[in-house]
Amino acid sequence: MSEEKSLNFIEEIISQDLASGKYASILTRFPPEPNGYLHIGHAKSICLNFGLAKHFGGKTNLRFDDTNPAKEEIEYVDSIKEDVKWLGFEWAKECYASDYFDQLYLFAVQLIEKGLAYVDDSTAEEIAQQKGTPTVPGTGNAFRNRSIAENLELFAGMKAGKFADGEKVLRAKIDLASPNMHMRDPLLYRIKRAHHHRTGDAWCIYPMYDFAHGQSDSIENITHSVCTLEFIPHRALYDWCIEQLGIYPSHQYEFARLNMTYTVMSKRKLLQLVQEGFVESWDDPRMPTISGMRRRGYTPESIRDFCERIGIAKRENIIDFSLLEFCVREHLNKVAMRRMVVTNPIKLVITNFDKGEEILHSENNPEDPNGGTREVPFSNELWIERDDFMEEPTKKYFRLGPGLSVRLKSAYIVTCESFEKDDAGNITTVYATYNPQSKSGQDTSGIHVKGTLHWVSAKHAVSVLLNEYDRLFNVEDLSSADGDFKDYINPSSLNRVNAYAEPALANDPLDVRFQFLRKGYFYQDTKSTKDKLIFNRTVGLKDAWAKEQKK
RNA sequence: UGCCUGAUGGUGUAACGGUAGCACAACUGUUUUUGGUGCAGUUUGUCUUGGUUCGAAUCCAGGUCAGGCAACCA
Repeated sequence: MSEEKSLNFIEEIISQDLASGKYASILTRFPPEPNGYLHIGHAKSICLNFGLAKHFGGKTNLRFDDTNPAKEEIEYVDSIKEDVKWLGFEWAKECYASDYFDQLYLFAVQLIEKGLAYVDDSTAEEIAQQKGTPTVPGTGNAFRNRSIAENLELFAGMKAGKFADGEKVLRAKIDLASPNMHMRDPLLYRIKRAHHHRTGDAWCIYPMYDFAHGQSDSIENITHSVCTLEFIPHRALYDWCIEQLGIYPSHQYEFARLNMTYTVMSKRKLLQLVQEGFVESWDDPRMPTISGMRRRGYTPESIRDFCERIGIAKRENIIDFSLLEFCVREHLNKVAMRRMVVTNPIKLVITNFDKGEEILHSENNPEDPNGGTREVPFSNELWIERDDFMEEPTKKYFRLGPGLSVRLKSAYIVTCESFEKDDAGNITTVYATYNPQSKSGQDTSGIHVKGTLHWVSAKHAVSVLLNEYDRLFNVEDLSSADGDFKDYINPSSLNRVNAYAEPALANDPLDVRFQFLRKGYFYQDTKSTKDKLIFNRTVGLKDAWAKEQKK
């Protein structure tokens, strides 16, 4: 086990920090704001933060960045915890920025006492205007020169609820001419009368991200605070706060967020998809949310494998959706139970089979020698796929056609004798004879056929509903597509089809992963019941024949 | 027209001055009671111009392109 896997740039930094003795052990954190559901982009961050700790023998905190009560809800807190656990990670401590509100308030007072923060009565518009632009320095205002005593009194007044929402803010006094806009006297506290999901109505002032995040890291003694690229300009302020307060020096490092082809990754856009009814819910199996992917049948293993394979770097990226599909196929191929399901049926009558019915056995998983077998009833009337019969077969067609023979999976070799059509010219029934010497596992017929078909005995068939999903959008790169992203929604991202399934399926436990032979991987939907079985297609099988036909 | 990031096959990601490798995708062939899986193989790449060096994807300088930064959001 000495695979020399190269380290990503963050692992590189950590291993140097550990080697130099800068830290004895590391502590990371995953810090979501509980204002929505987690998606595959968060999974990248989760796997990174928890993975870093695991790799270097450290720990990871789960911290909710709950400093904006207007957007946050307990429902999201619960879903985030569920998703992180489902992905297979355990956090050392469950923390909340709101747990530090008292401490953060004291930090702000300290800054005021050092003459490094002031209360500003300006409106949001005035402040924005006074900040200047990236190329024009900002200008100060009279409030910037308030005395320490006055600032102390006013800030206490803000906390005590003496002022209306938006009437005053606390600002850091740094540099209005800084080339970094975030250093132009950033806001530290705002007055906002909103009910907080944890602190209730105890506070009417709340710290801004920049005054909460770094200090929360510091309070928890986070060694490596990893976030995405857009926070790079915030780092100067992150460091400034820690330095002025003289507290534990956590450090921030940034990596590029995940983008994927054929989907969107922003909470805002995902929320729109839900609210405007393009999908059913946050856990709609078409959504790139963790809950949606779970419902669709993705496994935690496959998602972790995906996050491992995409790597960590600082350049913008867009990952092929096919990599995710590869990861889930690779895992499911090893663990999925094989079953036979027919979606677009035509009848296959075995004219010389007069035993009524016969119980056959079929392996649950050819990849797993210990996977066992299941019973599959065979009879003289079967359902097979319409696509598996061709009236006038082409040269490379290995399936059924007049005079052609195929193997019925785990059963017999049959030869097509004739067929029937309805008035519209559609094939309705195919007649065939079977070779009794060709029984699966004890074949003495000496016949060799190229094709093997899946099938379901008609009188034993169980009705099921299949949700066949396709990509949510029909352009690869949504970020470079003109106009509204909703214009590119794939109108046929969901195809519901009724199907006939072999009877074993009705008795399988709820959380079993399936491969419906020659169709794809399926997982029972959360809305599935004993009376109405519903399966979601996680991903299709690779289909060399479909490719061949396109040529 | 300021500051900050970044630029390696179609897509990702390595190579830390010394053979541009790996994965996905694509394409061949082979095996197969899933046109699945497995196995073998093929194709495709260092943004640009100079410089340093025996030697540059890597170091230096200029340019080009892409992304980010001016919410009482995180």
